[in-house]
Amino acid sequence: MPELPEVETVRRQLDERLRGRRVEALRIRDSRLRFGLDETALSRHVRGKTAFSVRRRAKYLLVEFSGGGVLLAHLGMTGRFTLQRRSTPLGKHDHVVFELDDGDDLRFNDPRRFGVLDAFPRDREPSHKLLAHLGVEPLGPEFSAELMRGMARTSKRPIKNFLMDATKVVGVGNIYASESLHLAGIHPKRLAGRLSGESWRRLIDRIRFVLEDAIENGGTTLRDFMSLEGRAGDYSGSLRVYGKAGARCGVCDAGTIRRIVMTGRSTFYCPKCQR
DNA sequence: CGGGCGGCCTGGAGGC
DNA sequence: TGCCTCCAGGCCGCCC
Repeated sequence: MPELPEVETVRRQLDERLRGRRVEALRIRDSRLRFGLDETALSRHVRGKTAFSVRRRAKYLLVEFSGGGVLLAHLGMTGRFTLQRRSTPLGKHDHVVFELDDGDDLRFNDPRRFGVLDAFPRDREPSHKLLAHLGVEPLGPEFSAELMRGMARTSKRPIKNFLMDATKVVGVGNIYASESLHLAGIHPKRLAGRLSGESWRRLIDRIRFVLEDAIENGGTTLRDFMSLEGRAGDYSGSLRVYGKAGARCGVCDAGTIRRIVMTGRSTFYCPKCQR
């Protein structure tokens, strides 16, 4: 379940490995991804082109190619990129294969096909359907207590739902929402519109801390996430509340972590120190 | 129009 | 061991 740290982990590896690599051939074995797959666009913007950088926006990876094209990729729930020798047998869920000029394959593998691949000219990026509505980057300079408090002012939603709304702030998914609220001492059901400036400052600080800490540790693997080299993320062992129902709270050392369901998502918090 | 939620998917886990 | 059900959750799109 890739959130921002997992996607950023993959971005860094892809950027290093793809820079200067030409895609000699493109093999689309299954185009039934979340929104289908525009084979024409992929061929036009990727095949025969050389990658020169990999960026990230929210949980989207954006590979820039010579010729002005951009490849957009979203890992969905179970998507992963792998790099292997061309002779390695294709896996059941290796849906798209990018044959690189160094003899390796970059493969997009996604058992559940919640992932997305698309390609378009760079000048269309700002208006792309999946990118246009996105909110601020949590690790960027615009992510401030003033901005968030302003956006939340009229909201009657619980803070956890607000945090997971990508039109407000991107990249914070189910795991890191619970983790950052826990460190900030804020109950997930507190109404977003009721948070003080001080609470927002604290929460924003904890969100940044948790995301950066997770990136440094290669992300979190609960089940599916794998880096480019097929390594699981090390941050799983650092989770403080997610999946820890019944455990002693590591912050107050008094409460017992509780699991509740909010809008269909498992939510973990300490009833003692999160108010 | 903000926001809740259905649906897309498959594999793994747990129950019997 | 085998089948059946449930659950995981990002996020668009529908609908209230």
